[in-house]
Amino acid sequence: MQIATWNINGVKARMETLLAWLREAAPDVACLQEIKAVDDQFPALEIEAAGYHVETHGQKGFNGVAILSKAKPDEVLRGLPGDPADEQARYMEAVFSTGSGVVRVASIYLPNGNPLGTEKFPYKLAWMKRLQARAESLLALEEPLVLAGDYNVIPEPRDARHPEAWTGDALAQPESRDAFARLVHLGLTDAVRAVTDEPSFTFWDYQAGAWQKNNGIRIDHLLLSPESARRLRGVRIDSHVRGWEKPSDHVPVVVALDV
DNA sequence: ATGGCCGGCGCAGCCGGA
Repeated sequence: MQIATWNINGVKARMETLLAWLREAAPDVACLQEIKAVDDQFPALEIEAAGYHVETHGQKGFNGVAILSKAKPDEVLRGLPGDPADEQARYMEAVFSTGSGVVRVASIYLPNGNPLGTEKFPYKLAWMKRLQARAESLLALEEPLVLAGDYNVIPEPRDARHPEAWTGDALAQPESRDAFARLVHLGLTDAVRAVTDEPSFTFWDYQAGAWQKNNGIRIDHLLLSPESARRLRGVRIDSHVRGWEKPSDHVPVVVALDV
């Protein structure tokens, strides 16, 4: 079973790229972030014609997440629990039945947190605290679980081509890194780091020729519960998609699980 | 050497992103 995460930076502007990648990669589940559309605007018919079931949690203009899947999920949850006043669409879960039991998948669009010194950074940290609580609850279920998404955290200096350029950025603050580390230390496995120690980037800015210079960062992560880490077959970053026409600034990251 | 973008909204630039 292939499970992918991809911040597509606007689903309406990215349909050709999205359909081409779905045809090429044929993931079983694709978690999307930054769909930048309300549910009614999501081009569901075209995705369904490509063989995918569509579940969305959208919002006008920005944010928004979706989960596309070959099989219809048994259950869907929209919104990160823990703050009823939070109206930003950044989190959803879907539960799938497989031959060997259920697999739970979350599509996460963690707040960016920039600029520092504004209310955005505390919002990021508070959101991470809520994610921590959700992860604790889900780990207690002892199910195969994949927390997939754009975490907007550069976990370590080696996850940036130019780490010194990010020292004043919310993505690399000690508080952001500590919160990410606390999440992992609950017993989750960072899938990419489970298979390689090499620099592995998932985002290249549109500006300043970042892609051409490989000036990238690793901020899109798939965190696996022990039950899914045990079934990990492989991990892949589809970096070539960054070189396509009309690319997102992020690329898909894919895990293969033995289920 | 420096600086370089993009999508949404809505029809001009501004907001938000990372």
